[in-house]
Amino acid sequence: METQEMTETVTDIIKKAIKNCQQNMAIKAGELPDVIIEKPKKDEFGDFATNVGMLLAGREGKPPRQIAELIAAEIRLSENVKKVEVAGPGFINIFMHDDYWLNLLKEVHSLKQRYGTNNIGAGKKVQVEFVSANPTGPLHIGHGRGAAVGDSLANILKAVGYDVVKEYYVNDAGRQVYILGESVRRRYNEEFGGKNEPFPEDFYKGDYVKEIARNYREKYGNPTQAVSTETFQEFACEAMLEQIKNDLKDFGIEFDRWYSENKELRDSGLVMTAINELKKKAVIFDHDGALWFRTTQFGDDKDRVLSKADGELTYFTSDIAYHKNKVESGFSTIINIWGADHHGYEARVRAALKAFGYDDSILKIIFIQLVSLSRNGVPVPMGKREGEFVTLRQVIDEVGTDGCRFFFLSRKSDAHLDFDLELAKRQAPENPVFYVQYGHARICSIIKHAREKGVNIPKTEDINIKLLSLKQELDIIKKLASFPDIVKGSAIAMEPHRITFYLHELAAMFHPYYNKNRVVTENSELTNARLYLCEAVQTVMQNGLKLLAVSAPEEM
RNA sequence: GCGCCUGUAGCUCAGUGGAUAGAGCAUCAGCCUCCGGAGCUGAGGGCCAGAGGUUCAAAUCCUCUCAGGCGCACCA
Repeated sequence: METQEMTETVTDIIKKAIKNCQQNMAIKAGELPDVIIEKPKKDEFGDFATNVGMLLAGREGKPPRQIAELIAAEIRLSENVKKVEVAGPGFINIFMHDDYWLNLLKEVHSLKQRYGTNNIGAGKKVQVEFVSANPTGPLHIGHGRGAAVGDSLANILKAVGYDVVKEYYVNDAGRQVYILGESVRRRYNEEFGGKNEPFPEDFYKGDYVKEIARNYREKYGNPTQAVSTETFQEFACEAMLEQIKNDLKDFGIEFDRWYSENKELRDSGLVMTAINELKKKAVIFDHDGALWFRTTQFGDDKDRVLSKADGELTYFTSDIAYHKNKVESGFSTIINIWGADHHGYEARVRAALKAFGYDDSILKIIFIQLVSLSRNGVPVPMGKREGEFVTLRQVIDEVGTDGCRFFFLSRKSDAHLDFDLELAKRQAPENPVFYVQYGHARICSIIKHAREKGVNIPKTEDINIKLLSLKQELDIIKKLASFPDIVKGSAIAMEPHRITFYLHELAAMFHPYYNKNRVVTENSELTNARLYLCEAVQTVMQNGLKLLAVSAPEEM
């Protein structure tokens, strides 16, 4: 059982009307145009509007309004339709009966947690890979945004019927982790060995490096022999990964799989297999002592090195094997969530997939633009070179998980995000997180109040639903009815922020309604009907917040 | 220089080719005997960066220009 999106219902009505017109010979037979339904901004333009009249005008050789009239006449005969008007240049404006809307309210109650879900995914496997920060330092605020988007997108895709795997790719091989190990080794020797080796510019300078050195000392005491870089590397990598996992856990995120570059790609031989396969395809050549992949043959703007002159493999080489492996794992779609600073990487990864003969449209890449922090409108400086970047941990500790996640999801991914720390933690209506959560808490409070007055939460069959006759009430019901479409659209466009905006809008309808109308009154029939509405709003708020993985508190 | 992203109200941003471009904040003016005032009501505020084009219809699609951000490694 799943929700029927209301636009689907209306689309069917319109299609049927056009077909009837064709049978009457009122309009010519032929392909139906793509029926586009929109929700007009103004009430006077109806609950739904369609432009098919204008689309058909061209091939009919008649004025759009005339075509629209013919179709409108058919729509008028449909069930649930109260009124149909032709307006403007040729829009057909459709008004639904109040009963139609009131019945949709029952659906919220009968489906509860499942309201808003559907099965367009049909159980197809999708992988969402996100965060994937190198285990060479703590997660920073930018990773947090990627984490929030990835996790929420996974929730949304699950809600529309996909089988979703959340994956974190761990770059635990190569030069970066070597430098981490070497950085720790030198700090260790500085502090405990009395040896001061030079500390190069590109080494990791953050305090966390010294902390890892100290932790090593605490765990293993003072070894008699000098500790190797490799040992420190392994220790540091593990420690960082532990910390990253912890940060993410406190941010409410659990991955299904942690995929190690070192163990699962390199040691297992998958990387060599991939290189050999490319060799067979004759897209590889030697130049200046290095091994190159002719990615330009597949749309990249320059060729790329796979194996450096010193014999080391590049990061890209692992990535080729990694993405090959993803495609071969049977996913219908693979989604990568990358920082916007990696966009230059897209062409070469796509080139790799094409070289193996795969259709690269299976890969979707979402780029997350940078986050800038401010405090009461004043920018917080973030120099990440100096190792003084703002960590995700700091922001979670200050603002809280809910505030962080809601803010990260309040913009589309490819727009810069201005994150105001003071605003995000303010317990006031200008903070959208609180505005929405408060709406939910308020409903809980009303229901509690009703119970205390001895009112039981009514069942569907006991409700005189027609008592919900205020315009505000009908508008709220219409808003609730649009939720399944919002979820669907958000999944298709892979845009979690649509849910965020929806929830804010819903709260912005409920608060004024509450303010103007009493729910619990002496009129028990009306009380029941309004409680029924409140509960539906509560359900949709819970479902929506759950998609964002933001809590729906009962009291605040 | 080349590529990607972004230019919408004072600020932060929504806006799947449609009708008079929206919201929050900020500003100004109002609202508490009553379910949570952590809320509500109202007002002002715009040449959708600019110029061409496609279309019956463009903030939205195409081209160019300007401004900002980010990339352009035998780094990750």
